Amino acid sequence: MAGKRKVDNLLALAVLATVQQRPMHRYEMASIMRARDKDRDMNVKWGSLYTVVQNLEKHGFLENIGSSRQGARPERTIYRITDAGRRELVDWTRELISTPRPERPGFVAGLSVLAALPPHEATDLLRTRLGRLEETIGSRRAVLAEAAADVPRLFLIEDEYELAMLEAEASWVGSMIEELASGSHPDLAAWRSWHETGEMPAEMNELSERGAVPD
Amino acid sequence: MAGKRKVDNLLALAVLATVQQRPMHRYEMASIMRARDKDRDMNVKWGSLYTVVQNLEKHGFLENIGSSRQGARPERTIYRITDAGRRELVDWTRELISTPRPERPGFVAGLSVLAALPPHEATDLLRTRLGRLEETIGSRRAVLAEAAADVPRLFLIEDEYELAMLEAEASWVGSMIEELASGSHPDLAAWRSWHETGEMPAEMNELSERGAVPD
DNA sequence: CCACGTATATTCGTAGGCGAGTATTCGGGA
DNA sequence: TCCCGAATACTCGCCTACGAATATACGTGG
Repeated sequence: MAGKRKVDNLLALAVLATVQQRPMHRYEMASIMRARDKDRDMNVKWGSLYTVVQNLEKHGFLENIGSSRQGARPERTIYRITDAGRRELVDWTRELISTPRPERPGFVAGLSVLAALPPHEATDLLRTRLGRLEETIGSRRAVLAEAAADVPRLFLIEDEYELAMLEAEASWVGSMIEELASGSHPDLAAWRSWHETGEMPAEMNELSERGAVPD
Repeated sequence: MAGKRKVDNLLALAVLATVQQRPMHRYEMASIMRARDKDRDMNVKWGSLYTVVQNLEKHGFLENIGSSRQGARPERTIYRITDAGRRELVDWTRELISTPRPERPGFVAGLSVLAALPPHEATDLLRTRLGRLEETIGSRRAVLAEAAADVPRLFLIEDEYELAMLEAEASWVGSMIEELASGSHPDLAAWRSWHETGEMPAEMNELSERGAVPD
């Protein structure tokens, strides 16, 4: 599951960072995170938020400091961060920043089985991806520029990073399309004939036996 | 959760791709995936593999075609991919390739709370990260070069992509370190004084109230 | 002034992920 | 020859994630 943290869910990191400012109740944490779109598209997962806060409390990173009631609304339980919680926040952040963890995005998984599709279709799909990436890059750039007007760059650093990565991906996808479209990719012929004839060419075939368990 | 696929776990994609070659039992799937390190460092998650195969069967993507016994070893249940399974494989691959899904790696989460650390420490941690990235890039490049000797590039495409992304990240991290070390980052002063005095500077403070729930 | 959509706040059930345990066989060194 | 550790093959069960349901209050257009 990526790690051995007592509460291992990045939502917990966001919660710690949020509640660090001042004690608050769970619904408010969610609103604040939403306002800063710490959640981005991911509409806050209510179930997870409540479980995560509960676990943070169980492990002593948050403490319940009573509850208040607003009219006849449901009671609001107020949580405060503890010293242990502050330490966890800092320590976790240190780890995330200092240590690249190999994460395998869906695209990598897709690429690893790309040969399941015929080459012309693969090329088309990559073109579609490129289009979408460019669209995203455009709108993210616009949002970032707008935010930069009243938010210090320090708080937009994740967006700068994500934008840089999107651009790098677009560039890689672009060059891959180019290789496939121009025919300069070395395995194109074998790949195409495999899909046309249904026969796995010899040079690819031997590979498919790797790791097989002897009978 | 990323999606509404019946079996939503990328391990299932790897399983489909593997068992597509020929019917096999679960342990063999694992060995093959390991040999191709579809799993990379992540030592195959046994629990998940068995659950995933079970779910694939439940949804008709795999079918049990009996079992064989080897000596007195536990019985091996053999699975075969179905037509629906083949369709799922292709369809899923199409989606993964054509549609960028916003995934938020741990590093992004870390960056989003970077201000929790004092600037000099942040800089140090980024340097550590850069060192590790470079190390990884070196060894990945070596592994890739070696593999290229007997594996067609088509089957190394995910590695090429990952390498490109690692390089892009290293480059971004490098330039961020440069901004922080040279003092050219605009928020450095406010950031530093905040950590030294414990006082949130005015220009940052107002932001911390965004999304607050009125009392 | 009433009806209805939206905001406030939280609980609960369930499916899935995965670590850890189990049982057997085989190879090889002392 | 005998023991030990690695490989083979799988099961079990806890814990987590999160969708969906619940219940009340508020604001506003008709």
